[in-house]
Amino acid sequence: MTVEPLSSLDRSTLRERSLAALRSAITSGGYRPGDHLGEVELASHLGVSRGTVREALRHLQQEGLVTAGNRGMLRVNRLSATEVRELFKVRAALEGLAVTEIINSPRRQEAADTLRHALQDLGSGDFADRVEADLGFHLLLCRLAGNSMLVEAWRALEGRIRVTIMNGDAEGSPVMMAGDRHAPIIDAIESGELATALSVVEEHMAAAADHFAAADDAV
Amino acid sequence: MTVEPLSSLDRSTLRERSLAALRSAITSGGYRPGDHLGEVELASHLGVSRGTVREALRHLQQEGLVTAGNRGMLRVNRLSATEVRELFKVRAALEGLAVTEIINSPRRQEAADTLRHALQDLGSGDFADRVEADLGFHLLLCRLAGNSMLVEAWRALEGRIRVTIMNGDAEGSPVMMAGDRHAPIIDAIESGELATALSVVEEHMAAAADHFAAADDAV
DNA sequence: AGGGTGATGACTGTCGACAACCGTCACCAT
DNA sequence: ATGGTGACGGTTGTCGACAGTCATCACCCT
Repeated sequence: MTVEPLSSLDRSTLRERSLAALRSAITSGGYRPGDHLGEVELASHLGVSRGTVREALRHLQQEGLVTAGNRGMLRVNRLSATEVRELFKVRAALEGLAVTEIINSPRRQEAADTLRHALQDLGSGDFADRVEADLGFHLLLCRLAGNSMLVEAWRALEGRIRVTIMNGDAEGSPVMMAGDRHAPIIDAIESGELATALSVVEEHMAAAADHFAAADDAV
Repeated sequence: MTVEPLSSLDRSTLRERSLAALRSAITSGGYRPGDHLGEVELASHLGVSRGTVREALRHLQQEGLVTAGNRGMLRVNRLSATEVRELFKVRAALEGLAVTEIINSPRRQEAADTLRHALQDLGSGDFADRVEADLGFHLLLCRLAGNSMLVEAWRALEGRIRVTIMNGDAEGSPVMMAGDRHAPIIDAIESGELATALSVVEEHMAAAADHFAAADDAV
């Protein structure tokens, strides 16, 4: 009963709304890693047909939030400590490209301002809000690079990033996402020092990897 | 009539086989960019239900091979010249990470040997075979890095890479995929010179980007 | 008691049908 | 001739039902 019926009045399709509802339910911890996601149960909870939730589940599977268990049954995915470290290494590579592109762009200063503005959302709200702000910041970083394929690649990992962060402990994570951690990235972009910016991003990701990989092992 | 009925005797699900058939039909040029992919027509050609091809199409949409047109109708995607350049920049970042990981690994020599062995497939067969060998080489590069998330990220772009290459001219592309182009990557890995390896990969991708972006504009 | 075995239940895989939507086009009134 | 309008065809969105499959478990035979 952790997924709520669709009741919004928007004009998007039931499939899209079911997808969003399921994704939200999983990343917000409504379902724990390893939980079995039955099509019939979800369908009845969401108030839609099985085929509709089926498509949504397949989408989530491609996003990496859900993984196939025995006999095609789907379970909520959980990344191992190793995978978490791998994930953040890839993020470092992608976001390293992002800062490279931004620094080499003539709109560098404008981008830095936009990022600094986005930093303000990082300090307020509850845990989920901060996670949202953190992911929003990094996604914005990719967007400002002006490389649509980079955004696509980042989004392909977004689901996995989300579950990893949300599964982390809610006590230690805030410090992980504090503005202090992100400000150096902006500073480096602003000053145009590419090498510094790259190492800052690298370090940011390495620290996050250690943090979440440790939390992952504990469970 | 460019997609053929499923007649294989394997035990995979109809959805998986339809997915493979559609992907193959698109990447092999059976459908041209912009072509409308009607669910009913594909279903009848493949000999399966609409719901089944529907799931396959959604999968392909997430892969980027297919894009949504008006009223939810799906068309074969085509990347613009700009997107092609963006795509290869992301590849450079990802495969740059791959060579970094390989060089820092104790199994560096073994990886180099494996790669060199894979190079042999690059010089034979028809155009499609060579494309397959080329993509196989680069995927292998990512795999040898031992980073599963890197492989995931690369695969997320694989479809777009495929259509881009297959849409290129079959005359100029072989030289693009010649063994000479890839051997320097292996040499750099073998010698352990990280900086050299990175610049080689960067250059490899930049050359490919120019090549395919130009071909893209011509159409 | 132990091991094979058949019923059972809960899933997913797949299908065909209905409904809603939108573009198109012929047709009519002005 | 032109603008509006209504029917029509094609396409996707969504649904409910049937069939196949696998794990579980009680049960029977030895």
